[in-house]
Amino acid sequence: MASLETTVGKLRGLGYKATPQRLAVLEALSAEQHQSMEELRGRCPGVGLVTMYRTLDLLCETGLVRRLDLGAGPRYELAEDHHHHMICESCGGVSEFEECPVDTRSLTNMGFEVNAHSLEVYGRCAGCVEGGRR
Amino acid sequence: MASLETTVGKLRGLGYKATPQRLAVLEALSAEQHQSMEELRGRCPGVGLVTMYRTLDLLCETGLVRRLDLGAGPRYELAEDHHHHMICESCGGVSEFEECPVDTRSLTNMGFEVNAHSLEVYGRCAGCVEGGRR
DNA sequence: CATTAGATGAAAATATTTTTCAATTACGTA
DNA sequence: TACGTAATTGAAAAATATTTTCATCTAATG
Repeated sequence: MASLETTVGKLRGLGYKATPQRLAVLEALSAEQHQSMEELRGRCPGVGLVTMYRTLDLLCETGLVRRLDLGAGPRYELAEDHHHHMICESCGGVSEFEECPVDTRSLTNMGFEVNAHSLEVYGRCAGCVEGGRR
Repeated sequence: MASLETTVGKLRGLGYKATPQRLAVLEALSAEQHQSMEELRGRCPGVGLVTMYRTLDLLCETGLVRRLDLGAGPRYELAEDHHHHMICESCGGVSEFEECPVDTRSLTNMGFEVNAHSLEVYGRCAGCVEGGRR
């Protein structure tokens, strides 16, 4: 996992200022995966709501953060470590997996320049399958 | 592409009524991929806003419809035909591709029961690459 | 350390989504 | 076909979520 300094460096490189608020948001993001605005706010007590929105927008636009739809409003996470999500439709649990089962070569062959991708898999987690939960 | 009757049949099978409003929403969904609430509303003049929300929620819960986050608020599309999205970060265009570059066997091996998945690829479309647009 | 473009925060304005509840309707059963 | 009933709908109101505005502040440069 790249350090936050690296991420901040990228921001600076793009001409944005490294304000305490932005650092706080990045810090908050690094605490846990796919957090909601509310959760992030809880970790950034000193940052105004408007700034939260603006900062997350900025981070998403610059590609440093991903905005996800896992079913209950937007969630955010650092883009730096590549992983995907398994969403259990029985218990609602979300877990990550590292191994990337996506091969984008066919898209590259079509002339599309691939920068990133986002994959969500829906189904039933091992626990729910074993427990027979529907 | 499966007919709407098939989709309606599934709804009925789950114990839900096939109301004119639900049919209208399904009809609207079948007109185009990844539409916003606003677009769908435009295609369902007779359906109340609340019913739109409720119907789309229901369709998503039952897996007949997918809710997507392509960057500017929720979008909806019929789940019946499997495809993925390429989002161009230069021109903002969204296009679909059919060929599925995802192999979920590794997840199955982990005990996860895979029902569906959603993949979005970000980058630059062929047009923007050729045109040198950033 | 002065300058200044960029960033922030509070309040207000909008937009979006959910709740409530009375009225209506799809559909199985008689 | 008519009936009964639980499911569904719509309108209004309430609750949430997001964006805009604008005066003030500050990070970064020289």
